[in-house]
Amino acid sequence: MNIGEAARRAGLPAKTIRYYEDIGLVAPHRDANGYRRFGDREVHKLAFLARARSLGFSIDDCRMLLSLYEDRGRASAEVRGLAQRHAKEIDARIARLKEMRATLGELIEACAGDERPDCPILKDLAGG
Amino acid sequence: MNIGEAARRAGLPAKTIRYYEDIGLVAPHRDANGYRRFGDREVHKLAFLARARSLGFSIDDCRMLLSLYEDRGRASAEVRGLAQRHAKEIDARIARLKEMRATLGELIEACAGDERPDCPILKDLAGG
DNA sequence: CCTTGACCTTCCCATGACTGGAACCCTAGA
DNA sequence: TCTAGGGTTCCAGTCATGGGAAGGTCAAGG
Repeated sequence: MNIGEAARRAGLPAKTIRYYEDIGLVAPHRDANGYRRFGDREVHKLAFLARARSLGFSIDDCRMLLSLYEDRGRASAEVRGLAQRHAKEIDARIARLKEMRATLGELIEACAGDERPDCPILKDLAGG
Repeated sequence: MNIGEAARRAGLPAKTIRYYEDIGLVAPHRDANGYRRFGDREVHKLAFLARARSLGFSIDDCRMLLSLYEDRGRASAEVRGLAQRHAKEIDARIARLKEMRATLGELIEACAGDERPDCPILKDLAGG
């Protein structure tokens, strides 16, 4: 199948698939006319990537995951370790965002939000 | 004062300050030797930006916030609206990350993480 | 006077993971 | 034959910096 169909099946934009080929994540064959030709194997790989990306794994993580996936003898501990490191990062990002959110919430609460110019939000930004 | 001192006081890298000048957020004067000269006003503005950025506001939001800050007659409702939109975005990002984290948590839990190759994480990525 | 070291300047390139667009080629159907 | 809807490559842009080269400036010390 061509890239459009592969994109539909894998749930990825065609542009993204071309990019993945550029950086060596997939290597579809080419037809005589130069079109990329995708088989089920490639589409499966692309769907794998789409899923991993949707879980927030970086492209580098995805590369690792793919190679682990294709290594029939790997230890599940390696995969689990990778996932755990990633989970930790996500926890950190959530924590950071929650901090921001809490501060923002307080400021929003403190601000009347009417036509008057007095604004605790700007006061805070300006250094209290 | 020169850019280094301004950077120290505002809590921003000098590079970032130069960038902020490039995109028109600040406009320090120049000494005869070409060095940027910052007064307390500029440093105050930079600290304002640093604080707003640390709360996750985009550069465009910061531009808006600065202009609201410098408009003595603005309605606090405008600032509050901006902050609320931003808070909503953060909420969305947190929600998205929490979803990822939950799925990751389940997968990590399900994976033995030993020397055997059987791995629920890879199974999930491969489409269940 | 010279050197050293810490500043400062501009300029260009790189990041991550795409996305948009231009300019062009290929193919099937009316 | 024309058109529509694929496909191709290549270049540039996103966001908010960070890194580093090549060079100018300045104060202190020998």
